[in-house]
Amino acid sequence: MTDANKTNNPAESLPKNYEHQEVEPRWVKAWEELGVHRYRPDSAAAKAGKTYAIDTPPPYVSAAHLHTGHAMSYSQAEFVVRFKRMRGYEIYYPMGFDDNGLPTERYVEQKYKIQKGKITRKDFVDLCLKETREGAAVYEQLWRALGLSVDWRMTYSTIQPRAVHNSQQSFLDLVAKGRMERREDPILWCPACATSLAQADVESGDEQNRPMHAVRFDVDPSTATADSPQSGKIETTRPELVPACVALACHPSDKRFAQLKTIRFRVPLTNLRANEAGEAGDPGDFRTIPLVFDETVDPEFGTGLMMVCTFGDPEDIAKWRKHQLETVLILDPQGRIVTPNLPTLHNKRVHVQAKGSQLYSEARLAAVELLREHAYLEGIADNVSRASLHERCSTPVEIQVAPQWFIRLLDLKEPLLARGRELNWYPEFMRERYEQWVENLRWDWNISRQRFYGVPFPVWFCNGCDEPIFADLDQLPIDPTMTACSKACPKCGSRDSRPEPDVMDTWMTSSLTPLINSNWAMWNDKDPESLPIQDQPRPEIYPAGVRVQAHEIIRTWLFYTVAKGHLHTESLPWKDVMISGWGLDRQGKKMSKRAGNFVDPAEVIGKYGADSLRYWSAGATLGNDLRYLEEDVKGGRRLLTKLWNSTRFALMYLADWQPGQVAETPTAADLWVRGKLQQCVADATTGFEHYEYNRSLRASELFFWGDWCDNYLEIVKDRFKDGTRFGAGEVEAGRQTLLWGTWTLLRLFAPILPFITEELYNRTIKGFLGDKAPASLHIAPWPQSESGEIDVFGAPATAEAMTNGQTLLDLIAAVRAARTAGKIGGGRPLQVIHVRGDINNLKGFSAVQLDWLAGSRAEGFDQQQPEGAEWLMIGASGVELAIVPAPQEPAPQA
RNA sequence: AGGCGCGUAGCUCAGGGGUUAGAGCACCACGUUGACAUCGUGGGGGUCGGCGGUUCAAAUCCGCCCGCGCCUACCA
Repeated sequence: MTDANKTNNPAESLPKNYEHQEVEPRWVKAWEELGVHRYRPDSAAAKAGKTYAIDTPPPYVSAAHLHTGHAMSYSQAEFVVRFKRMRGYEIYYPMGFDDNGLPTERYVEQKYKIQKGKITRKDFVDLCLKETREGAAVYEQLWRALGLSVDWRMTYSTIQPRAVHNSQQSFLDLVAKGRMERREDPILWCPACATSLAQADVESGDEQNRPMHAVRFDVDPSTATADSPQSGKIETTRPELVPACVALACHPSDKRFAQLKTIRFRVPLTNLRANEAGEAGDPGDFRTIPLVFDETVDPEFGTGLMMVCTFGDPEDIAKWRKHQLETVLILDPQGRIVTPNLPTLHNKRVHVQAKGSQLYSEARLAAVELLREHAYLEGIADNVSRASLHERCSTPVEIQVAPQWFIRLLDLKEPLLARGRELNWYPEFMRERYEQWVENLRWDWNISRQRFYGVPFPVWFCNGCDEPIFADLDQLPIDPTMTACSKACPKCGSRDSRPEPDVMDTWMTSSLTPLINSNWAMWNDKDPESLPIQDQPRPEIYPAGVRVQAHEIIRTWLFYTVAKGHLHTESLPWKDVMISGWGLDRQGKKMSKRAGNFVDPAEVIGKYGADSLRYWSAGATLGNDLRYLEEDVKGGRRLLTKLWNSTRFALMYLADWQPGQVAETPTAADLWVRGKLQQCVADATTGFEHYEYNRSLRASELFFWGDWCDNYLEIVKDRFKDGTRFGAGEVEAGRQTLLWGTWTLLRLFAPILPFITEELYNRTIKGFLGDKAPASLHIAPWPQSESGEIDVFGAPATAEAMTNGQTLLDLIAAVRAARTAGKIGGGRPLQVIHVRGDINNLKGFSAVQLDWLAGSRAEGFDQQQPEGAEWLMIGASGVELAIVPAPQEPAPQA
């Protein structure tokens, strides 16, 4: 407390101003020391089966992109955690960091401007680890400053040995269950990252002009019939793939082609020979391809003929499979065209943009040039469509053929949809996104990545027969590139083997977070003996109580986690899922580092306090995005100030007082505000119970500002003045109302505003609670139990008390309006209030009289109707009033 | 193209069959009051995107349309 804050006010234990810069860091430290956020598996609550585990996203460690949107979603999750803790649950709230796989690699590549292949695996991994540690530290600092009530003894990171162990264990379990397959298949491939991908790693790009090229395919004369055309025309956006063409396709009922079942087409350019400088070879050198009939071809599109190549898109794969076409691969892993016979096309990259703004690859330019030169090109037309992009680097996705590990999922759509229906979604409508994703699955989950920073597969391959040789469980975690295989090939007995060089998809680990939590997060690295390591999921922690995450990763994190839960444990991984939205900028665009429209949460916390930032976060409705507006954060600070001042006010009249020395006789105002508060508690509780923190906060705010501060405090003031017309029992009732009302309000706001409420609790209420006072507000009991009882102010208010209260508010509002009309300030006492009309229309008038006069600063009222009085209606009662101010004290004259 | 969400005061958003549709910010006027000027009191401001339907009653439910956002699919 500074001298400037000292005051002669009776409430001297509270400084005049609230200083979040001083208070918040102090409580961060104190909570740690008090162990308020610690998980205690042996607590009474835990033993009673009331454990609440929460699974929040392990953020990527590329911490430089932290913005208020991140702070928002983690705050929203934590509101519920604090509520549940006060509700008496044993909270299991660990924090993880995702420092694994491609996202980290991309981050490191960009930061250090390096590429795969130009740095040793070890150096690269070391850089990743370094960034990982630094990133985690930045996150932890922010999360602590934000007041997240994480048990910081329980952290995991996805590259730590135990997470690697877990991922490899997951792999082996799926091998044992027959879910894991090794297949050489066409797969989604990112040529920039030079790795295969899963369907979930692909997103669709913006609409762009991707010109349509008309290309002529000549009919091979030896297959032509008398009435067949001499050529067919196809249209394609991928002319560079013409040399990889393996068939033309048409609809089976298309009359134009129905008679041409035996016809073959010459693939353009395939007769050219490099050693003759691109000159044409013998016509017999053309590669020829069949015409196939396929229902998926739209006869109305273009010429009704469609080119099938290996491979341009998933449609090609489908037709290639169905019609058992040959395979012609002309794309290498880096996305370069491999066509030695076409030197001007050979080695050209498919996805290097030509100069200028349009996406137009150098390979495409070269191919168009060749087709034009050899007169196959019959036109180019504008065409708008979207490309499928790798979501980590925005490079258009290609298709490669390579052996990969797949988790077979396509046959599980039904059970996975059933899991989605079993899960409680908050909000409910988000379930639809999950359903759609599962219904639209087209690929099994490819978990192989041709990268080097990730979880290794616990697998070697026999050099004799290529059979995979799996590590044993007790060898995990293991890196086969570092440890030689100790076993002979189970198929051929050979002892000669090579390691699997690929690493796992990062989601292979992230999808296990509920299992990591239940198994290994308790394992304290610094003191492995401190808590038991358990092999099996603990039922109180798995399935967890809730998963909290944003909507855009329903198809990835949520889907994969549900799938893993289904496969490993035949259960859901959690009971509930709460979906949060995005933090948007003022214009409504998603905040991101790339867009440069982000606000640094640390700055906001420094300026306005974590509570104010949390207040803003609580403004979102469930599942909806929220714009970041500094005005709203200021609104939070405004609430803090009001809370501080109103509590200070209450304390003023509670100093040196112990409740219960005098029997209380509550006035109409007491009864009314107590009833209002009970209703507010019920509303705030219902909100939190449905994860609707926003409803809860608004209910509390509405009561606090509108009923408590604006009305009750104004009415009760008078009781503590010298010469008050209220008796000792009424004064006692006022004090009781102030005490228990403040106590309740602090608890209602505690989950959203943990710092200021904790500070106020400790400086005020705690002293009144005696020996049983909780050490922290955040382990104090929530004012309404799960069975519905509200533990404040006894029995619910009567209907009469609430009706009387409304009359009281109407009367006071009318006086206030009269003051404004007469330009009479609220501080100036009134000599008398005249009332005219049938006073019986004011229900409970006699009961509220004293509170009314007290709240109006009036000496009394009468029913005279003097000339010239200005009458104002009281509510809708038909009764009117007029005010007469006390004489002005003459202003001191100079 | 399909699905989901949204469209309410100048701005940002609640509300989601039942009095006269709300809040915060902004705006106007008044007022410095023994908690609070980081404030209080009072006030102005809305055809609830459009059209049609159901109903005693529609911002709310249904249908169609328009605009925006997102998710998914896609014209080869």
